[in-house]
Amino acid sequence: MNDGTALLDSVAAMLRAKGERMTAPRRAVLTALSESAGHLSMEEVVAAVAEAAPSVHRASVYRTLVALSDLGVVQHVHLGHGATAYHLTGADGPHLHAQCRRCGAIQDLPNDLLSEVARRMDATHGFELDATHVALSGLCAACAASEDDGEAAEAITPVHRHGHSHPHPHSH
Amino acid sequence: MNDGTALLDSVAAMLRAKGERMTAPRRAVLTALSESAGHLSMEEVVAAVAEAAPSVHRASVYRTLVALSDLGVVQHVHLGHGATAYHLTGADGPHLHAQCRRCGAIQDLPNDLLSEVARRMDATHGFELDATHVALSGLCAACAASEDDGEAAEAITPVHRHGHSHPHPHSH
DNA sequence: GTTGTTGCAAATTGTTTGCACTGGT
DNA sequence: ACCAGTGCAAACAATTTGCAACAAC
Repeated sequence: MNDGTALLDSVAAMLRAKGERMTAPRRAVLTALSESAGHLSMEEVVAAVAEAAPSVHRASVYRTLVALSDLGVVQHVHLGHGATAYHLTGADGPHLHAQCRRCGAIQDLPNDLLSEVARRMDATHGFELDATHVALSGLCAACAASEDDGEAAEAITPVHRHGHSHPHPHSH
Repeated sequence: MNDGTALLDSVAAMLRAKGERMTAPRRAVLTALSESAGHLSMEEVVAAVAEAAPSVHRASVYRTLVALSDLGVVQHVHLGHGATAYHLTGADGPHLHAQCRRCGAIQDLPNDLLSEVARRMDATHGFELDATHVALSGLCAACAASEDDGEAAEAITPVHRHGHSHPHPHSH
């Protein structure tokens, strides 16, 4: 999306600083995340990498995501149903995520949305909330509307407002 | 915890009303959840059932949790890292959950904690928040304190304040 | 040249499913 | 007696790991 080369170069520098290396699989993963500009599931990263660099093995994508997470370049968000989404850290700064339980779309939210709640939880329970690593769950506007219309939207094609997919069979 | 017999009887009635049956595995799962009075992972339910009723097969626990979920008697909460916790529905009424990312303890929270946020999300984004199905993440009081003391708590033995365990190796 | 990383295949872990049989009603 | 539900084993899916070959530095 942005200049991908700058990203690759800066990450390469960070890697070298830790005695690690910039390799083809890592470039491919970074490029995939950068181009999507959104939140990708593991499977989606694997798919994107497979398309751009077929020789890169699945296992390398797993290992790369771990390595880049350790570096701090990549972060993950836990979605409902055990799914996890990955995205570049730098992108838009820290923000919250909300996922529609029906269509799976992920929506970004300002990260001060829960600051008042966080303050209250800290005050009353001593719990230090970190809301960015888990997506809030609910119904997006579109799905809420169609649900009001008498459940008729049961079989609509999922809308991937943020380039996301979660073909989970269960109904929660 | 409460009178387990009343629970079993009422669920038996609900099952029969749907043409389904009360069986030994279902009794075992209900009893396990009832006695723990907290949130159990799949593995913990399997373990508890295995202890009380060794003849009950693992697969039946899976199927039973699905059946009881369909009945509405059991609910699940999605925790970070893909884990899922199960609990009886009736217990304390709807409530939110917060999980400590370090020790894994789950804390119940009043379910109106996010009502103001939910109102705002609905107003500004049309998103209908349902906060009870996903646990908020953060640091509990104990772990937050030890982290302030210079990271020294890195290797403490996990405290299961709520009868919970999550032996995840990753550091997030 | 050294050694971090990869591709691959096998091992592991967690969950689901087909089927004959058991047990609740 | 009927048939929902079970135990079991095999299928399946997702992720991890051991290791020899490779390539970034």
